[in-house]
Amino acid sequence: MGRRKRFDPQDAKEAMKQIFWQQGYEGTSLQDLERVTALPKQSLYREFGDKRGMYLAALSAYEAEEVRAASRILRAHSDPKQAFAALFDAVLRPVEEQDDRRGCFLCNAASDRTTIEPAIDTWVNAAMVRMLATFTAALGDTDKGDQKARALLAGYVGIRVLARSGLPTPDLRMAANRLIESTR
Amino acid sequence: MGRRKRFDPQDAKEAMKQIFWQQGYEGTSLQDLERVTALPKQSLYREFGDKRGMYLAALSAYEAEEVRAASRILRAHSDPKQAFAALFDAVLRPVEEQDDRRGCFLCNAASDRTTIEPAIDTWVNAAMVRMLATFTAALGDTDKGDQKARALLAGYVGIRVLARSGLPTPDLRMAANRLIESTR
DNA sequence: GATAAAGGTTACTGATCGGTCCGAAAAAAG
DNA sequence: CTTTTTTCGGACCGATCAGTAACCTTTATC
Repeated sequence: MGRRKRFDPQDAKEAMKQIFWQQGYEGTSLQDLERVTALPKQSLYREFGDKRGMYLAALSAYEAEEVRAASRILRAHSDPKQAFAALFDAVLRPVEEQDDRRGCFLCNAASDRTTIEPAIDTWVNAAMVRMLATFTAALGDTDKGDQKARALLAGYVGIRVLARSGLPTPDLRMAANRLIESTR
Repeated sequence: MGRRKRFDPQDAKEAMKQIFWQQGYEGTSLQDLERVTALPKQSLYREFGDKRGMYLAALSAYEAEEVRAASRILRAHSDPKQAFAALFDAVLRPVEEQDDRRGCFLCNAASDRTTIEPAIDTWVNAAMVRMLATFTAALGDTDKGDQKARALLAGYVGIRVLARSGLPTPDLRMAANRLIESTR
């Protein structure tokens, strides 16, 4: 048996998530990834295969952490209006309080995907479908739940993109409030 | 006075718009731009300054054409519900009929912007604000028009991003229908 | 026809890109 | 202690990147 790894692949995934989220796939180089993970690219290549593998690892870390946290918020409320109010609040507070304009990594990836490869496109689409299922579940027996879930997902994605584009936070709040009202 | 241009800068802008819309800023190289415009990069540099100037030219062509066409659709109906129904229909038909999954170039640019430069960020944000004003005007005197305009903009942006990510068209239609209902 | 100005063509630049190769180092087994 | 296996570190690869320079060609004016 040979030499032990000196790094934790989870730590590498987390660091890669942060920079791919901020700068996108094409906007992030191997040099950037070396710097943020503090690892030589040879180690990254051995662990993740190629740059696309690194990107997919970053996306799956995002789903495991941020998306899962959002799901927990939705499930913590049985009333749909309160559930979505809590979700939008959790999403908007970092923008309002820390001017965190990164948006949603998944939403960014949805726009950022054409020239990468089909496996990534498929993955991102599947992740959006899972998010839709989460929104549908949160609406429960609500009248017209299927339509509302889709409109809420679109609104949610839109708010995240508009946050990233720099729209003022009062506008984002107004949009969120209206979407919350529409859960009825 | 010297030699006349052998090309129309508007044609160049249009060709650059198409490829930046499809592949994004970082995903498009000078070689790509030469190919689609059929011009040597020296001519592009002389006309547009640098790659960012080419990108801004492409974005402004998009606003002048696609965004302006959307505005005309909204203004062609005095009833807000009909106006937005027509807008969403115009946006969803190419997805349904030709599987056109490019989404909205402005929305893509909103996600694609962090590492380019502040002037582009500012421009994209201002374009979103102009779009918001168009949506607000289309709602006219509607009760809670300000909130509705913002929710409609978020929903619109979200639908465009979800279209690009590959969500099935029935889901997109359901979201649009729900957003149209919410204009009341 | 000469001149000045502008555009087109081609070559060139230094840097960076994603990815590979190879020897050195470290760890475990025998 | 030696051998085998695995990881680390640095060098290297061909290609591409955004951008510049210089020269040639074309055009209009005088």
